[in-house]
Amino acid sequence: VWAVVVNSPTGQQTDRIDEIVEFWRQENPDLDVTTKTLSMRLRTVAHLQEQALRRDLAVLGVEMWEVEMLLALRRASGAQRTAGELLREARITSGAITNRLSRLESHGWVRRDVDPGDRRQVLVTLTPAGWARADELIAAKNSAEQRFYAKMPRKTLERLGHDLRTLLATVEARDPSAR
Amino acid sequence: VWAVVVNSPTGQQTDRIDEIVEFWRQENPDLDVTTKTLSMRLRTVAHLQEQALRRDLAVLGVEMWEVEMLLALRRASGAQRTAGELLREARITSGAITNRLSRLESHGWVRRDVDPGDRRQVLVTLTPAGWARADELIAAKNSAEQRFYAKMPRKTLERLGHDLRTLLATVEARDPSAR
DNA sequence: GAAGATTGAGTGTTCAATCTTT
DNA sequence: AAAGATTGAACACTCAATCTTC
Repeated sequence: VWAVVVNSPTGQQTDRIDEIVEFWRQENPDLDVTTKTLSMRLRTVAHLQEQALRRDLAVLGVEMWEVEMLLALRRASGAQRTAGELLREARITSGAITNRLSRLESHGWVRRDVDPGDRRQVLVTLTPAGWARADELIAAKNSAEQRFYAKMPRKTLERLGHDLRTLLATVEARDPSAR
Repeated sequence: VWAVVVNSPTGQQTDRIDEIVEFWRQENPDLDVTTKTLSMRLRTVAHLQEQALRRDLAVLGVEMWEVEMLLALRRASGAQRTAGELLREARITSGAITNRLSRLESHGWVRRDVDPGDRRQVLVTLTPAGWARADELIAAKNSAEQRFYAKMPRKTLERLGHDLRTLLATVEARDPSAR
């Protein structure tokens, strides 16, 4: 009974995820507890971050996909990129990028032009209104992120960022298509 | 020019995310680089993990939502939970849970019964076929997770899990609705 | 009235087929 | 033939309205 309360080596109390992993370990003693725990935690925390940002950005009447697109364009030189570049960075399909661009265009935030150099490609350009919208969104997103990570020790945030960078590099080295 | 190649305090090379954050820092010198970097890395790594698991599980003709549901039921005593419990654990809306259960039921993996104790509730029970399916899926998911984290130093995985647990606890303490 | 589940409308995604350009 | 973008069908989600039961 007591062991259930503090079985973490770090002295922290067990949480919901520890309990779930413990269930599967009892079913299968060979289970890699470290990997399973990390996998669940990563998914949960990412989900919570996504929800928190979405909630904070909702007051501006904006969806996450719109933020992703306008900021990707805002970073481009001349605020212009091809549709293909945008879909690869956002890791979505070509059908999805067509839909996103149509919606952004109908709001007047981007313009679509055929690339004169290669007429198969579409050049997407941020309009002045889209540029202003992007500046509004990056500011709101920055403060939403601040709120999400507030109260966390600085040191922990830095260590997390560092370890996730290592993980990212390792995964991308194994599977170049993940780039 | 040279500073772009190695500006990480850890001695690692800069990557795509470092470059993006550096762009925004130049636009706004007050930017909290630690937070922004972590936010982007967390989202990216979680996305890659999701894609990797989905790809590995696709050979069984299964979607992630199905794995999530069957494993949640498999853990329950008597392989039975109410629809409400399932939607809270999966963090989805009530409409979504109804649809998921209908699809699982049509495949013969779960059964739906009115709770005799409270006729507003629906009791969801894993069928024998659903139980077998769940056992197949947990095994496949475990090896997919192993593959995703292979090549990573054990020590780093443990530290990541520990730090993410701290983050999760902090977030949930601030916003109990995130539980 | 409140809680739990269902329904339907609206949104946004993937996938496969198609069209244009290279 | 291959590459880039578009189209439409299928899928799965959220949100708001509704129904039943407490």
